[in-house]
Amino acid sequence: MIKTNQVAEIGRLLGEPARAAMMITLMDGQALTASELAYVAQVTPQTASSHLAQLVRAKLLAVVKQGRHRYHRLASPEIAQLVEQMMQVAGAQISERRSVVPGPRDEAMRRARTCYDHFAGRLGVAIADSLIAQKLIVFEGEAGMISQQGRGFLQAHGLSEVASATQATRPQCRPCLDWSERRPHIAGSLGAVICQHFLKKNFVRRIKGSRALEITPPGREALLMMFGLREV
Amino acid sequence: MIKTNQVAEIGRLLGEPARAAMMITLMDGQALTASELAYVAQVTPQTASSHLAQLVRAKLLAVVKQGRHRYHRLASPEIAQLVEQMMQVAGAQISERRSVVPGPRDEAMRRARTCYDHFAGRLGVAIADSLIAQKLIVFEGEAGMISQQGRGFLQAHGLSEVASATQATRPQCRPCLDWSERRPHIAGSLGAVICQHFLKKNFVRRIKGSRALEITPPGREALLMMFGLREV
DNA sequence: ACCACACTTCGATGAGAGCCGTAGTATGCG
DNA sequence: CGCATACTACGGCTCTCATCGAAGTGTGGT
Repeated sequence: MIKTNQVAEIGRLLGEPARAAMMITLMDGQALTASELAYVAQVTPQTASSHLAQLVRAKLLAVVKQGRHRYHRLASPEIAQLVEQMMQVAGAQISERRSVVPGPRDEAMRRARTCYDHFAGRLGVAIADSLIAQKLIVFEGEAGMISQQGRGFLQAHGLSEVASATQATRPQCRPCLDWSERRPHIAGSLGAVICQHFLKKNFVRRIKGSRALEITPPGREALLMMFGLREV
Repeated sequence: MIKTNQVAEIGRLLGEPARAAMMITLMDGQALTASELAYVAQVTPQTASSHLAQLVRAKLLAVVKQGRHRYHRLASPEIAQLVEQMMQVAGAQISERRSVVPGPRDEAMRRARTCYDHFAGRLGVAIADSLIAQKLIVFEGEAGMISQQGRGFLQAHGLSEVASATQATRPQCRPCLDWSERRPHIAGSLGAVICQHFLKKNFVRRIKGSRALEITPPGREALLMMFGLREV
């Protein structure tokens, strides 16, 4: 099987601290420039450029050129899921040798963060639970589908585009195991649309230099209205 | 975040062709000796020993000593899922540059194989579909549960142990995206029990030197009886 | 007791790759 | 046009790590 070498190549690319740092930083779904990624990886721009070239060549990253900037982002949700899975495994290893003491920054991450293009943390899990409890989505085993009531709900909140737009290309929702909560939350096109909507409406705000999210006062109200969530 | 280095370490371990070959070989859930793994990785026993020590130290592999043999197996379903995800991504990369021409051996793999401790390939997907169509399992979003009818079904086929045994430790069934079919099949304790049962009853047989499975004549009958499957 | 086998440890070697300094290309700005 | 910025290309340095031979440990068989 030729597969072996391909797998090893993926592993090799993710097996370098600088590259791993870049990939993890990009897990929030944003596109960053080479300089920014050099900074987070703590290497010079030259070194970063070399790493990024490798990651792009292997199609782990996609790049768009804009003027004199080159914005890099994860190439696909599958890549994000792979990195998430690695964090999952890596987390399991360390939690065994020392009990985790979550700092204040970790606390923000645990409460709410982005996972590529959707919500994760307690926020993501709570929204997923609510969607299921309200029977707005139903799982037919392979992948979740939006129910009849779900369509009405989305339309009522100005999110109707999800029902038609990306229907064919991606499962509308798919469970994505949460790194901190160890429970699935909702990814797929539905998760992406909810996330985009909340960011656009300023219901949540990115915390600078982190994947963590801050929930704004209007955001709290929206969460209560839409999903009946009082505390996250 | 300390996570970065942990992730890179996992990547580094999987980023070596010999180690990747070992991990992929162990994806069928079997436990193999150091010599056997040295053979599949095409390295000397000394080199294999070094690799295996690293994988065990990182808890990617578990080892049991039996006489003068040391049997190695994947340490957890999470590890298997990680490797599966890597194969998924690796497969996507190659299928873009050249259209895959499945050989006869690949065909057997696509039809039926083990994925750690459960079935994958068309067989795995078909069983999953049948379980859902018969409403023997229901997804409550986070993880699948065996329904009332499901319990009856399992008991009728001498598989009652799953209902009680591993209930707490693992989700009873969880969707596991199939590498060849690109559709979820059923993992979790339910998937494991079905797989064990079919192997024990000789409904399926391992094809030597491969993860692929051969379905025996009594196996075909059982598939028809239990899941209404004529063709796989 | 002896030998065969499975596996590990140690040490030396060599290839590969990360790293950065220097230099070069492309874009934007005044 | 000149200058600053963002990024890339090249070359050499360094260091990690995979590899295997030789030797050692533990187990099983005769």
